[in-house]
Amino acid sequence: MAPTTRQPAEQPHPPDDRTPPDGAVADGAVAVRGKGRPRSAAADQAILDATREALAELGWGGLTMGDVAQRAGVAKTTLYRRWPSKSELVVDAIASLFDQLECTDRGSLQADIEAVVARFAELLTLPETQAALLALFAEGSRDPQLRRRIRERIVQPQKVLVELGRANAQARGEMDPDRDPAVAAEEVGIIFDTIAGTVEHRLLVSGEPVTADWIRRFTTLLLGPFPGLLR
Amino acid sequence: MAPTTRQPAEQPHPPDDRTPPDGAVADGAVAVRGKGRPRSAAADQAILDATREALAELGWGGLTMGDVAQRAGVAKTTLYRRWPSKSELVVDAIASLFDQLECTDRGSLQADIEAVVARFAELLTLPETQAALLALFAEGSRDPQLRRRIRERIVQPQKVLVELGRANAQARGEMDPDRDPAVAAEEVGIIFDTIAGTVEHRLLVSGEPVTADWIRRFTTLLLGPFPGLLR
DNA sequence: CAGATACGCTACGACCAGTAGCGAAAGAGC
DNA sequence: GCTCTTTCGCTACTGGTCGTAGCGTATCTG
Repeated sequence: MAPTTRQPAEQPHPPDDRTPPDGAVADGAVAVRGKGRPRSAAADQAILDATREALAELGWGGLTMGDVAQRAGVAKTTLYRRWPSKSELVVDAIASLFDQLECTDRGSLQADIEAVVARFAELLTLPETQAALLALFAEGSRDPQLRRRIRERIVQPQKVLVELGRANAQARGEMDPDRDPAVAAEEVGIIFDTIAGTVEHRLLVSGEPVTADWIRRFTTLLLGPFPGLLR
Repeated sequence: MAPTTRQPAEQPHPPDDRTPPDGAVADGAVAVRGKGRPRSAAADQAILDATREALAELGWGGLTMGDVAQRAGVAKTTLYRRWPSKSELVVDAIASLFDQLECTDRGSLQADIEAVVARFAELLTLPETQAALLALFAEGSRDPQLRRRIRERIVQPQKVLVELGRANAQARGEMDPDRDPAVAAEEVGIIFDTIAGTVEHRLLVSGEPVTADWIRRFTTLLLGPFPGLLR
């Protein structure tokens, strides 16, 4: 806090507050209107791709900024003009993968959850996510700014999926329609942590595979009494 | 693999294959019978304590071997004579905390689970575990030896707790006694990943607290139909 | 006492994150 | 076309870390 009073006044595209990785020209997004030479959007893409590639090959610990720059055909200083640190670069590189997640309405809550779990597990078996995800979470535990970025770009989009699934189920009449919204929101939180945490733990900590059969049993556990478990 | 054929023949206490951190003299453990000057058990303890302390203060990224050595009043080289790397040292430092977990029989499966979840959550709010656990899991994803050590010293003891809880419940007649042991083992695996993963995710990723109320709701979700969730 | 081993110390090699300063390139606005 | 602004690539550098080597000394066993 208490920013030193310096107001550099010479940061056209602020070094940390990143411009969106492009693709925004036709989006109606405000596109910042810089005056000088614009940043190369191609470089952005090349850097993110190179990051994922290096991550998959070398893991979090093996990835170096110099290596990424070389793979992307770009100077190392260019990386630091766009991302404030290695961690934040990796967040962005990984986040795009999680954008592919979606919650399609398959007619029942159980089917919806099974589909999203399967897709999520698939993402977590990619070598790049496997190498990066836990390292990012760990890094974020000591860096509030990084934590915020992780939440925004990786965690929140997943949570929205659970919320969406819940809304679909409610629309289908699978759930009590008179539920107190506050309570419902809390439940979404519990279920989100349960789904994401369990799949991550099984794949990344226990190191056991997530098969269709496992998904079915886990989802059943989530939605009702585990057959034969009690009584 | 394919170890270079060198057979140093001068490793009395092998540098990686650690001697148990002591406390074993009266345990009937075989106590290795070295011939020269024995390792200082006090140093072992001092190092592990210093590691936890540094972890709590500086986090995983901030912890350095030099600093730990200084806190422990020991030369840095001594650390490396006992642990092959920073990661493995931290595993041992953290593992001792998880030894405190236990599954006391409180008369019902729900009560047992609630107790163990509460205790687990308590451990995960310690700054030292908070700083180390995810970092270790991340590190382990690229290092099989470390992964093995983590499983042995941290994950497996937790899993045993779930198994124990299940046995207690079965003894109390809360569960089907004729259950196929193979299926039962798989179920223990699912439930273990669910409990550990969910609590970790909530505390370390979502960053939300684990209250008594949350524990009750989560356990209820685990054991039966979430009240009012479906239908 | 002799042999074996652990210990502390100092120094070192290799590597990496992140920064500094420059000249050159590439757009924007006129 | 010209100027102004900003980015880009390059090279070099700082500061810090892991992990190792070599030595003399301390401590234990037989």
